[in-house]
Amino acid sequence: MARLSTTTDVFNAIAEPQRRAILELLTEGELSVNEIAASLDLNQPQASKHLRVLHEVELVEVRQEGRQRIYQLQSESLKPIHDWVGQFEALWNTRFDQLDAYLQSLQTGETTHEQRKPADGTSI
Amino acid sequence: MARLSTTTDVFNAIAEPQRRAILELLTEGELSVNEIAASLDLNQPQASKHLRVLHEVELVEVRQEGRQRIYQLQSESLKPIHDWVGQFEALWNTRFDQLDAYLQSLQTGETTHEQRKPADGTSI
DNA sequence: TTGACATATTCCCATATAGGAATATACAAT
DNA sequence: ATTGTATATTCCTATATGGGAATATGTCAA
Repeated sequence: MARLSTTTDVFNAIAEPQRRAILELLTEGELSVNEIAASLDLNQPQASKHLRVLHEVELVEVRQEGRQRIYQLQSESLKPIHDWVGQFEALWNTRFDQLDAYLQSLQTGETTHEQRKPADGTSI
Repeated sequence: MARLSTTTDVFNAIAEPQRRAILELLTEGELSVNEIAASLDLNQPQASKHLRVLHEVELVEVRQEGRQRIYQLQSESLKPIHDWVGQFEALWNTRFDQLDAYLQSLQTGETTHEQRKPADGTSI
């Protein structure tokens, strides 16, 4: 069984770094294929192929302007990524709070032997 | 040229939905392989293989407890995803603000012909 | 020690791809 | 109509994989 197609969903589309770079570039504004290629030091077919993927998952929109095709970021399509990773955000804060409290107790000299550093699992 | 390995980075590791599901499950607490497999209706080797990938990119930690291997989420490793997608967040707010203003002007009847709905690029 | 339990790993397979090279297609200028 | 510009697409290739099936490896209990 093959990996899911790059056009399955946004997660698969952005796994490839060149495509992430294209999206970052497009935050500054819409661009033509050759402009994207030049900016990222890609060959034209490379750029075109990546843009096709991005377009299929609706991460970019494209319109024809004469001979040029102008690509535009569709940033809302990245929200599923943000939403998905958001569920882990609370965990980061929790850990940070615990560490913060621990560091403060160190400074105030209130540390007792019963208080320990946040526990780490043993890595194998 | 093949796609980047699933263990290249976190982006590639989470492209696979089963692996995302595993991470979500582990937000509730550490689990053994069989517990993960049962919870997600996976075969044991399936679970084990996915966990191996997650471990290699440091999204999970594992420790041996007798015959069991207990896997634990390492949520900080997801920060690069959060950080990466964060650069697009400002764009969402901007668009939302514009839409909000537009909707309000509709309600107050202040819309003039010079004011238009947020422009959409033409999709091909 | 042996058998049971837990899990990692190997072998196999069909599939999809990123880039290279080449080509096809579409639009613009002369 | 011809030539130039812009870009999509095709052909090719070596590679990696997710799941299935089977097996190897490690720990525990009787």
